[in-house]
Amino acid sequence: MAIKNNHKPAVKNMNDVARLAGVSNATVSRVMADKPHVRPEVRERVWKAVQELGYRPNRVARSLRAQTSRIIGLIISDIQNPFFTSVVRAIEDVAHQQGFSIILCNSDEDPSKEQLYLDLMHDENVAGIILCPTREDNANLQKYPLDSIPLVTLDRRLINIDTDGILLDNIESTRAMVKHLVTNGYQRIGAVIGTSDFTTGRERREGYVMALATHGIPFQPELLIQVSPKEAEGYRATEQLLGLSEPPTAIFAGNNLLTLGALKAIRAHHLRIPQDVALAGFDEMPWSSLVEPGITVVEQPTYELGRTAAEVLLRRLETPARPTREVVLKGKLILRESSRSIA
Amino acid sequence: MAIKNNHKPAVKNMNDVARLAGVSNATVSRVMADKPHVRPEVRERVWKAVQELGYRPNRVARSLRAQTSRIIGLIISDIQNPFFTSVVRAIEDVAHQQGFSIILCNSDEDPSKEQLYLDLMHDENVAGIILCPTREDNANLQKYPLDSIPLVTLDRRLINIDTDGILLDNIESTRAMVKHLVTNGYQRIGAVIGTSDFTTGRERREGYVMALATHGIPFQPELLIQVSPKEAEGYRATEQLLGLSEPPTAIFAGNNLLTLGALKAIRAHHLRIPQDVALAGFDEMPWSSLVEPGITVVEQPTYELGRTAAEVLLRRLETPARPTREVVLKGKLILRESSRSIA
DNA sequence: TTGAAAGCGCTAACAA
DNA sequence: TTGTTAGCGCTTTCAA
Repeated sequence: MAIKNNHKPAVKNMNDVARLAGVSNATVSRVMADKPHVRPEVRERVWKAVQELGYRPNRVARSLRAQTSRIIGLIISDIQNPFFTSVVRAIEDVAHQQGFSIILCNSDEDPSKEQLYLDLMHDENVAGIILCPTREDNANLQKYPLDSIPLVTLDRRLINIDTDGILLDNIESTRAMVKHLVTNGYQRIGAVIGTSDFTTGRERREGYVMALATHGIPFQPELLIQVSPKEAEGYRATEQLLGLSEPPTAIFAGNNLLTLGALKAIRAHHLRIPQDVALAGFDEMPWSSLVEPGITVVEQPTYELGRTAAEVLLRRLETPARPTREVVLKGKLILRESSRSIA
Repeated sequence: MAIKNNHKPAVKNMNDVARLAGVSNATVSRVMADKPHVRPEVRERVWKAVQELGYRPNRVARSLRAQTSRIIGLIISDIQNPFFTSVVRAIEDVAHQQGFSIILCNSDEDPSKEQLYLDLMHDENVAGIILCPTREDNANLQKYPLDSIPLVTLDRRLINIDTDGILLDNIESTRAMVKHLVTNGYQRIGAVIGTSDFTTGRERREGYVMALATHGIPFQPELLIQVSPKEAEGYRATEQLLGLSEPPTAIFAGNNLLTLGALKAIRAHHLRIPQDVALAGFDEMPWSSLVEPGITVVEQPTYELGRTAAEVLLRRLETPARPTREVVLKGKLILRESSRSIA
């Protein structure tokens, strides 16, 4: 059953409130913004009028006048990647708590799409931006003076620009994971990692290389494959490793999609984990513990990453002049059957 | 190395363009909006000025003046639920293509949060709203005349309000799944389904009951448990089913989280799937095919659902008067080992 | 303590 | 075909 209402919706504005309260709109504005210099009794009269009319300030008008909104722009690679899912959730939670909303954009790792979205953020007058950059060296960003729109980077670093950033301790996490594999008796360790275009890929590579060095294992170039962080690429790269004349006895996969691809490739080759080849991945996923055997992973504190990004951004909005800072969060090893010792 | 820029950012406005092109701002507006009544040569002059200054229209001013924006409000239960993840992605894709952006909100199934977000949408002057309602009978929505903000519901229906809606064919999908179980020799079929407060729960219940009737299997109240659609509840309900003096030989779980809970509960009881108890779930998940045995599920066309919702909304924005309509998409059975015949 | 009025950047009605 | 101008609803300066 339809409810139709063809009257113009009686949305009230500040003048309506002013009229009802018998004051000027300036006074209403002062009251709503909780500014001083209003007699308590007038203040009360205004609030009563607000209640009575069900007045809600128009955020668009406010934004036009104030040259800033209560909207945070969020540009990530892809909301379908579970890594971002809880990052986004965290950001929305924190933002909402402070009266901010988020505009969500998927860049798909495409710099031109990122560019478009950055322009959009500018056009929409957002209060700030949380960005997972497609490139470290981002010319797009030079266009906008940072003083006009605060920016916080997430997961990846940006060079040549001084911004707040939230990162995972990729080097240390990867080192710890590789060390774990070595400790469990694996010496010939393959790695499928994202390309070095990104902070994450480069750092995880670095962690891998450092760990080998620490344990006196010579670095073998054919055991390290860097690809675009997608499932299909992880699959392909793993096949390549398994096809080596002397294949690795363990494989480290550098993100959730790569881990999934690696798992599928190993299964397709009917190899047993960890007897034929051990597997260690990045990112805890719902399925990490469900598959047989359970997969050992570096768990990223995804919710924390998002929460921190939002908090840092909001703090900057309060205090624009504070020094920028980089927050580095620690990953956590979750050890499961896929990497157990078979000695 | 920091780049500092303390000059006021030289953001250009329409007057700057007008001045440079030697016309009035009205003409600039006409050109930008691609309106008629501008001499081609003037049009070109204006575009050149726009290019030269790098002018970008201010969306906030436009929104204030036009009383509508290019923003779509999206209110879902929780972006962390994989069901919504691809729904949201689809909506953003379609919206972006048409020059719209999305504001993302998580209601957490909480009507008061939903209410807050609806108010926000109103305050932000959104062009339209895509909503997965927390309640069928939604008093919140009566507040806003639908003529002012077009609304499209997703996944769940809204009663007493005549809106566009995108739904899955829950009854038919569930019927087909239960029929499949019966065909494979299962007679004592338990069901863990969402509560009947939601369209989805009620319809899936209905499909379950109808399927039993069709096959002449008497309905046993103790075999049907309706709970809040969360993993923990799915776990609990499954335990309850398994603890019956005469437990079911197959279990149907009515959404992705319930399926996950059911799987974990069955495993915790060290029962074999499908020999001890078969399992059929709802929603295709990354892990459905990875676990052993693979889980039979009803796959929802989640991306399609989102895409359709966005398309229907955008079409309504173009043609506000068009009759409302309900689009019902079909689910698809994906048959795996978890429900194979053990006869 | 309060109000009048300017103006954020844009669109559109009306005038020329 | 083009320009002038009045707002959209709000904040804020300045004056009273």
